[in-house]
Amino acid sequence: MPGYETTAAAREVLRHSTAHVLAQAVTDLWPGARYAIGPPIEDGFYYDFELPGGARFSEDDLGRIEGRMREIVAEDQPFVREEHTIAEGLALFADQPYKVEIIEGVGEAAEAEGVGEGVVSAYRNSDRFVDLCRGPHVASTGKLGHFKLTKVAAAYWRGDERRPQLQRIYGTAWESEGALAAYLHRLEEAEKRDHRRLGSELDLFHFPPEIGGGLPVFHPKGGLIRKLMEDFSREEHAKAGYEFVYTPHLAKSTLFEISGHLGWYKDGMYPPMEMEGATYYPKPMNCPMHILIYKSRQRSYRELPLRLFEFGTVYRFERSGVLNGLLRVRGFAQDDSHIFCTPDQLAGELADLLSFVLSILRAFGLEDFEAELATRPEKFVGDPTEWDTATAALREAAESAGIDFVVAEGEGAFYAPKIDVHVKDAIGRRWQVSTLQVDLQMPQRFDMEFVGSDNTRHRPYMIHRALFGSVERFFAILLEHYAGQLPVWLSPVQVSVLPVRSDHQLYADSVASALRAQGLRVDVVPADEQLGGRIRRAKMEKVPFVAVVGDEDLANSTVGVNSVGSTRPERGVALVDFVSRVVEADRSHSVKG
RNA sequence: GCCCGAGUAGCUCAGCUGGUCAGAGCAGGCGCCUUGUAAGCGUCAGGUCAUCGGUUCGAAUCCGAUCUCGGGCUCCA
Repeated sequence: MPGYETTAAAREVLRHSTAHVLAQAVTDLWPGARYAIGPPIEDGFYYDFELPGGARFSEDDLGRIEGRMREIVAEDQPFVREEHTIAEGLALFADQPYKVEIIEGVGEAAEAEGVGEGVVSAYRNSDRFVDLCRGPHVASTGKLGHFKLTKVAAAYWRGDERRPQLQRIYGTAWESEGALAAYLHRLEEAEKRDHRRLGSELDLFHFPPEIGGGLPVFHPKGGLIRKLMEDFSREEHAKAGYEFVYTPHLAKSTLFEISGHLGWYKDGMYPPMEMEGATYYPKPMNCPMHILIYKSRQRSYRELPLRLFEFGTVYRFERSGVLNGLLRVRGFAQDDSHIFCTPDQLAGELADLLSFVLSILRAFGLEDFEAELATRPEKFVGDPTEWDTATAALREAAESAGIDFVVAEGEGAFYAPKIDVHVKDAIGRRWQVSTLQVDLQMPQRFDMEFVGSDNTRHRPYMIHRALFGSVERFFAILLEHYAGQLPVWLSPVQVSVLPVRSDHQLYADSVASALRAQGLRVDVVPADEQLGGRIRRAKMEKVPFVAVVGDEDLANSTVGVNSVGSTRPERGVALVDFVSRVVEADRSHSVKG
């Protein structure tokens, strides 16, 4: 049955089976080791262990373990299924407390469902090794073999910090050597487009230790890219009827008491500062301040919807271990907007908003979206009918935007249902970017109101949304998506003009002037080093257009063009044509030259 | 925060079974070369080997602590 092995289900089976082999190898090498769970995951599997005497794995152990695994594979041990009553299962795994806990859980579930005392299954490979498991498995260990252990880590039992910390080993497993090699190659490719690596290679940003973890500085080129992103965003927001506001980075504790952040978000906030008898906090969100702008005077229904926009820098305390380049930082700018509207404007506003969000993401070259509609969780505050109204409006927006969306039942924040927009990047990874929330709490907490056409006071609805999410994070996602080769409109240097010899310098300058006159960003690199070297440097700096000018070009008003995405350089391109070509690539947000 | 791993020149790394081990390439400065599509040649300068403490006659190398970074757990933009 050719091809069968490559289905997702088949891979899960072989990964899960490989995890069993890992557990057997570890229990062979560390007699008395306890094994907890070992599920298949995307691209591989892991298994959690507790080693005797609190021993820990180190990366050097992986080779030994892998060696023992290969012996087990060579022995071609069968996976034999056994079924046991709960009592038998507890006896069989009496010295495996984690298995005991799982079996007890199965027993309780069976009881709760009234299906008797319950049955557990186990798979036996040999007299020495049997593992509690639902199955299924491959027929025998000999069917496995295309695997590699990748890393060791600590993980808490059942993901709970208060429970014992276990030793986890990650691995990857595939149906063939070719598939394994392809996967390892993919990992290398992903590493090459790591935004942290590109950030230093392209001189875009860094994280000075003197400033502190998770607090980046943007260099001139990174700053230029960021400015281009922000300028574009501002223009589009202006067209879409947003108004720009600015708010400070600090506020008294009073504000966050009213907003409720000190109640439910304190762990995510920087510690307070005392000044003149008052307590100040760096803001973790911009919404309370935007609300104060709304509340600065009485509002009429005639001025709604009111759309306030700000690149607002917020500070959130993140535990040191979770920081991750620009993807996870402690201080970042949200492209934050709060829309205040009347109840009957809500649905229309959400629909417009979502299509606006998608149009901006598309302008950045992201095409593959998936939305997640997160609905009311079990623990929630507010009026259930308002929840229903808001959720229905979000659903309508998702439907009218015509994008794929899944409903994440009960996944909403406790104060708001939301739509999260995920994008898929060039190598298929999914990133959460935009979020749209209908806030059911803040308007009440701040006692917001507007005067309606009936001349009485009403409570406005409030939509909270971030489009990039965070500018820093979006910047990183773009860098990884494009592997550093940004579209022409976002490239810090769009054209590098290279005179072949010094006596072409004047002509090169005039080419640069012609381009700059169109608002393009151009460098001229003098002929102090050989042409090949300068071309190489421009290519490594990911400049989309390299224009070489020499004797022939000087004579004919042409340039030699070496552009990104084309396989061979062109000669004798008329300067006017070249200029309009670059202008077009810039205007159309094209990646290619 | 917890577990694992790593910190040697601006960058990438070698040296790391303790004794010419402070090195290479790139980048940078200076000089030469005047170049037609991804590295021209020469030369110079650069490091308290993350920090602090310990073991030793002797530490980049072994041990401990701290800091920073990376991979996980948890959480999220």
